[in-house]
Amino acid sequence: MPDPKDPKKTIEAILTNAVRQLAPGGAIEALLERPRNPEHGDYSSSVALQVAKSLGAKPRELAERIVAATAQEIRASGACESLGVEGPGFLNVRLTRAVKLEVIRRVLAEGSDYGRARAEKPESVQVEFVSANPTGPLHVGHGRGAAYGASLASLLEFAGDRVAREFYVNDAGRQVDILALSVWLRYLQARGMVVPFPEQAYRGDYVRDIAARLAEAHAVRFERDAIALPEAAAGDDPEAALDAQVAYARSFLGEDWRLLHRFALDQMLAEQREDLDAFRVSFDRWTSERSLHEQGLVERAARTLAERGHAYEKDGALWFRSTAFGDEKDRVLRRENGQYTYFASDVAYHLHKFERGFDRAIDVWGADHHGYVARVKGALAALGVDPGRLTVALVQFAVLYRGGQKVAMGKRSGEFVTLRELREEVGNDAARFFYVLRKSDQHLDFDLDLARSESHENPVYYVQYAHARLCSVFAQWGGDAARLAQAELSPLAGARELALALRLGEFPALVAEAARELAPHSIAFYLRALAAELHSYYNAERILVEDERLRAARLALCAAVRHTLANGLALLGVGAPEKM
RNA sequence: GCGCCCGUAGCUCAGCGGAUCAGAGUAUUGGCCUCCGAAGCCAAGGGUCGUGGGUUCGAAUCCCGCCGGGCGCGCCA
Repeated sequence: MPDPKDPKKTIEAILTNAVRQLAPGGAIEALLERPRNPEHGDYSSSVALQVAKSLGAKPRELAERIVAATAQEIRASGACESLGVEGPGFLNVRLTRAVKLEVIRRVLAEGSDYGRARAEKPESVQVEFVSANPTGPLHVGHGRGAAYGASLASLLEFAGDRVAREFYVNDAGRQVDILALSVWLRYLQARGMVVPFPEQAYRGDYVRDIAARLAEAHAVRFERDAIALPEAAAGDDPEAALDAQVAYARSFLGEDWRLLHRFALDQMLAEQREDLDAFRVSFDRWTSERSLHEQGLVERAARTLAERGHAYEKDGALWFRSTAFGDEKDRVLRRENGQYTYFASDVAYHLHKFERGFDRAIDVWGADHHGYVARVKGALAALGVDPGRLTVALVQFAVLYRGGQKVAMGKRSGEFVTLRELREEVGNDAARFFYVLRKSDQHLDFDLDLARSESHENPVYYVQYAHARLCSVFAQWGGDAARLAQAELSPLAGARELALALRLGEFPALVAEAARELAPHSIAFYLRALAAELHSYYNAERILVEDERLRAARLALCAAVRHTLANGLALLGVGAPEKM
């Protein structure tokens, strides 16, 4: 059913209907698009050109027939001033002024809900994002996943879905052990003991910070005499040596190891959560990998795969036959030593997602994890869950530039730019906007100097400035904005005013499309276009004119623009300031 | 070597198989503040859409090859 409030959809429906009668069997839709050249109407459709071939008809003649077939219905809809055939067979639509302006009233009525879809049967969607290892501060790569995931979740919610935001905590593996070891060693060093610090351990300053807090909270509890940490000899595998050191610490500290481990993990998670809160990124749930093990979900998932005949034992390990589901090779679920792999808990986690009742799940992963998509989807299929219900959105890396130079990033070296540093350097608004200004599957060059600059070079200000400008006009006017909803709109006749109104009307459909495509970047592009038309209008015309009717009409238009800018910015987690 | 992503203006990037699809921002150049915010506006120059084929009436867009870049190919997480 076309939305009666949306003239574009109404006309699309009428045209589509006509095309289907003229060309039965074709599943073609008559879509309207905005021509760049305004002489070609408010909307244009190339449907006649697309369908002409299959009918063996000439595009122009077919277009004429479509116009003739729909003339009565189009007239009855009252939306069109004209519908004509131009060029090689384009259907060019010109809307009536009243229809274009009607959207202003709608925006004023709906306010902060303008653009929000009211789905009749909302889907429940889980969006899992960030899910960084709790072994270090969030860096700028996580920042992109955070900004993208948060905007995506907001967008889906706005588009009518029920959305659950989730962070998966990888707290079960070796990496957290290494963190705990690192913290302990720094703690001992801070207390004046001479202990070697392994090259492969976590070397960042944050480890010293956690060690200091450990000392504050537990004083000398973790001090020991006669520590004989096994040192790596030359030629040894450094990773194996690290494991030996973890094993030593674990047995040497006994019960205190668990306390230390817990402490380091909690500190790290708290820090990540603080960073995310400050970045206006929040989660409904933090799911612990460890808890999946403790609830027996990992063991159960592996067993279920085996029972369904999709897993087998080989070389003492349990393998998932993922090659039967399109993967390149089979994958180990349970190692020779009896430990489950990360992949096994991932299978359990994804199965659990759907058992919890979500219709769909969206995973936001770093692009370096693309190799995991096939095996996780394969496991879902093997477990009887339609893998189409899982969408993996891969987010490419962000590369930072400062002074035209690439900023080096290293993992355990501690040489990375943290999300916190980025926020402090460029601010939340610029960071959030920059991150979603690119398609997520596109590499992102993040120019720190540009994001930090408080000048016109910085794209975030362009949109915010439009909002602040309008706020300033309303402050000077000083009238009752609520009464603008009743304003007579007919004085609005300028080309820029009608273009703005048309642009406003696109917002709901844009939200729907951006949600369907998982593409918050198109919201950012829309906002830029809307802001551009507003700035152009503002420079060409005065809003607060003497003529009361004209002034009220222009203020109504401006109020509608302001609402739409604010709604779009909110989706991106960017502030809509009243002053700058 | 195999798999995935990418190659569009000097730079950063949008772009549904349609001619009305060669675009935006930025940078460069020239204009616009006795008037609601110049973080703004108006205008100009700037591209063989990596490359070679194919499909099509029509390709930046779809298919194949090649060149160039990124990422991944563990009983790590």
